Amino acid sequence: MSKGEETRERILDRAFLLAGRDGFDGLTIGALADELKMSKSGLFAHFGSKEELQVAVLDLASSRFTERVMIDAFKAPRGLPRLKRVFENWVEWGLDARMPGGCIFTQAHAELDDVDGRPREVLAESERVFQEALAKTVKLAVDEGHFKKGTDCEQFAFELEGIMKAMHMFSRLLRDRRAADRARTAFERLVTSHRS
Amino acid sequence: MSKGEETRERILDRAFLLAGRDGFDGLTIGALADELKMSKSGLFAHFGSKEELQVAVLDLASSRFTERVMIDAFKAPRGLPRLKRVFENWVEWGLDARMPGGCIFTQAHAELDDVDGRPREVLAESERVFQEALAKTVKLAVDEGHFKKGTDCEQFAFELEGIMKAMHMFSRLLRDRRAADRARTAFERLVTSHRS
DNA sequence: CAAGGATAAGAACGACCGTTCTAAAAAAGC
DNA sequence: GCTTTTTTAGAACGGTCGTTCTTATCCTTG
Repeated sequence: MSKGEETRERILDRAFLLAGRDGFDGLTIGALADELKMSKSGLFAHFGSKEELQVAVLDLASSRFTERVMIDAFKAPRGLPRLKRVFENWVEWGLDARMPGGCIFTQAHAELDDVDGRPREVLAESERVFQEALAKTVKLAVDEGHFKKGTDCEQFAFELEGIMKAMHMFSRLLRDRRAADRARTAFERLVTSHRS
Repeated sequence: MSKGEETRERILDRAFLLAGRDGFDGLTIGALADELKMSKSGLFAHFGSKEELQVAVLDLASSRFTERVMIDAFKAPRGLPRLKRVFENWVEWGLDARMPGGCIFTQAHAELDDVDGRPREVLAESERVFQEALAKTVKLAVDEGHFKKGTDCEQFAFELEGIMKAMHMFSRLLRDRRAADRARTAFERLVTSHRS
């Protein structure tokens, strides 16, 4: 790995944290450069524009999320066990103390949903892919006979998304430590009502 | 109403829209003044600080939400009918085309949850009050015999919050027109699973 | 209608924004 | 080890930010 790529990764690693806490607009080149003890222009040269930096952070976030939540869940047998694993990984991701702003996607969703441009497109696409993967995971649970036939898998994924968003709000805004338990309870109810 | 109060309301009315679309940080005094054809300083004088302006917008948002979603629902008989009315009002609020950024609270929740200060406190407090009101509405449905005894009303409110947040994301980020139906389906399932 | 207070405008402030340009330093390839 | 390319720094740009201060205008009240 060249020196440039190495630096770029170091920048993105920090940018990932800053964006989660301060938002993608609040993520400023100057502040980021200060934290990394670099010059603004030196840092800037790695991306060419702020929008490019935002996209790079989104890509990093996607790959980390996919790795830690989805890929890991493939270790569990398909069907309900894998779905449960996805859910638990997701909860862990959302509460991960190493991410000072909580789930970076929750931040991004609210911030970028009205702003046309590449960051919005990239985010929306990754969310679509994720929703499909979620629905497919549910579908496997149907195929394995864990869930009722006729289960609306996309609807299931929609509701999962809601549970996580609620958890995030309770945990971050209200600082309610029962947030994770609430999420688990909701998940259990969701699973139970689709069991065959 | 004095001239000053009148102007203040005109400012807040516009600020409410801008904050929902561009965020509470993206809501800038200059842009707001331009839209209203006022000078920055003239507008600024009404609030004294940007933080104060943000708080005023949050207060306005709370009172509008309370009026349109909660107060209106009191026209329906207590119990399940009222809960349904709350839900439908909430959906309508979340999709209201007059608010160009969608639900202003969804924006605020993500943006302010990590920023210490009065806006955060005001927002969190109003959210707590709202959650209590929601839980109480559910409680009445239990008392009326519509829901099972032992229903966890706060848990119910938590899940409602999640449904709305998911709807917001599907509607705004993914531009999925089935978002409202997905939310209604989720609500029906939630209601059904607690029916006595 | 006049006086006095409320309301608005205008110019200026230091700070920071993203971005550009030029040069120096560091790394890579031969 | 020298040359070429990649990587970084530094200064400067026009622009916008929230905020302050002074001045003018409008509204209200007597």
